[in-house]
Amino acid sequence: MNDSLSIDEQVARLRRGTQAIVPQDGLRAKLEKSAKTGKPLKIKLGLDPTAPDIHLGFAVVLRKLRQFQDMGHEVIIIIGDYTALIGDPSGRSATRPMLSKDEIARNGRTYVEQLARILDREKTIVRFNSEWLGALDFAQVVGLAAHMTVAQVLQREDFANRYTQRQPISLHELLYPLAQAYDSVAIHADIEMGGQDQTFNILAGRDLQEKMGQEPQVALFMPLLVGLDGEKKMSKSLGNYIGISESPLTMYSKVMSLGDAQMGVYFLLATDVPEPEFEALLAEAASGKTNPMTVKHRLAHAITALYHGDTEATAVQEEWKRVHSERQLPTDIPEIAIPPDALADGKIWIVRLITLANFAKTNGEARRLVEQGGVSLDDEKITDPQAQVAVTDGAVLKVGKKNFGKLALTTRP
RNA sequence: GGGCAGGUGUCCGAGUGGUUAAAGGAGACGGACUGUAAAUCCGUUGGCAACGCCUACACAGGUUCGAAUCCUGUCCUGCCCA
Repeated sequence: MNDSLSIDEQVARLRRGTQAIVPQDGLRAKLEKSAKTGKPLKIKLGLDPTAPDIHLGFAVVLRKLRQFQDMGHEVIIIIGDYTALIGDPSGRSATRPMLSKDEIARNGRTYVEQLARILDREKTIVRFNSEWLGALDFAQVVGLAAHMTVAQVLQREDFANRYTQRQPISLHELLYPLAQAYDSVAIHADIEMGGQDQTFNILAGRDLQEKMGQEPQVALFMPLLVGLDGEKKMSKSLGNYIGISESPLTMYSKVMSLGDAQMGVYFLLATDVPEPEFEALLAEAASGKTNPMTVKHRLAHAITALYHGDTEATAVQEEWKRVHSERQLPTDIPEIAIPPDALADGKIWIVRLITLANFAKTNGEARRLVEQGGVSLDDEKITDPQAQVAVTDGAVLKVGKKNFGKLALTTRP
């Protein structure tokens, strides 16, 4: 399909960062077949429309899909609206709550919007699996289920764990891998992408395709990107993620908050920086020749630039340095509107001010912040939770290290 | 259907009638430190204009001066038997 790259070059590029390809030489075989027949490959990615916020961990897979598209192949995104009725048990130690139809539809739309930030819209086909799964009658479901044994399904690590730990597993959850496998059959997938947590489901697709007389898909697994905590996988529910639609500064700051040890994987999986280049940087950092922070800045810049452009990335880099390295006030401080009726004699109770600014949810929390010395107004530390502070327009309230707010008196309610 | 074991704060997990807003841990947050972090140390971690009051241990009742702890019923989960 692609004239500019040889098969070898294509394979090399596609292999970057992959964790496993099953079977090992399958990718090359599929690429060769496509080159010979002139037919683009169908690359499948199944999505569970539960978390509409795409984060960097998920982007690892999407960026790989983009590479396929750039080589002329066709990406088929399957929104698992039907399988979402089950809730993917992957990596779960508990049954997932079922989603309503409305939620699924809404999440599905958000997904498509966000996917466009990474994928080539022209070469992306989006389908909902209710299309074929919803058309099956019970006898057909039973027929499909006959292709898989309980023992096979229970091999799955998460099921096995739950089973041995006497956690509940609902019967319908066992059908999830089967449903996902059938998706591959329905669209005649050549390659299915997924994270490591999808191993079982994707391999089940190979088996089922073969049993139903199709050429089995090649499974291409990307590693799960570790989250900001440096331990668990990046996920929305754990709150350790960087969303691809987050503001440039947030994105940049989050990357900077990574542990040094994580820089390597992030370079590999979340950027296009060539491997020899970032490896050299990391080696310099490790030897003490370069400050690791400098390398991290490079990383943060590369990631931010990917989603917000080069100029924007450079701008937030400078902003970040000003605030964190030089401890200066940020240039853009959100305003805190102070309604006139909150004031008495031009003063306001400090605790009220903090909750008004939304820096604390409850008075108790705000009190604590004050008592612990985390609060200052115009550089003057406030430690008395009873304090009534004078409000001047434009004064800067600082709570903790990260929260800044500029007071703004509102004249009209 | 029967028997047994359970359901505690954001999470894990002690507590089986009386200083129990509930040990301990994790997480989170604040401070110190620093290269932004991490690690470490110190502190905080239900609500309330707050040395007091209110609300909390699946849910609903009950016993008691007093219950997360005892009783009854309901819901939920696991294991075993059928």
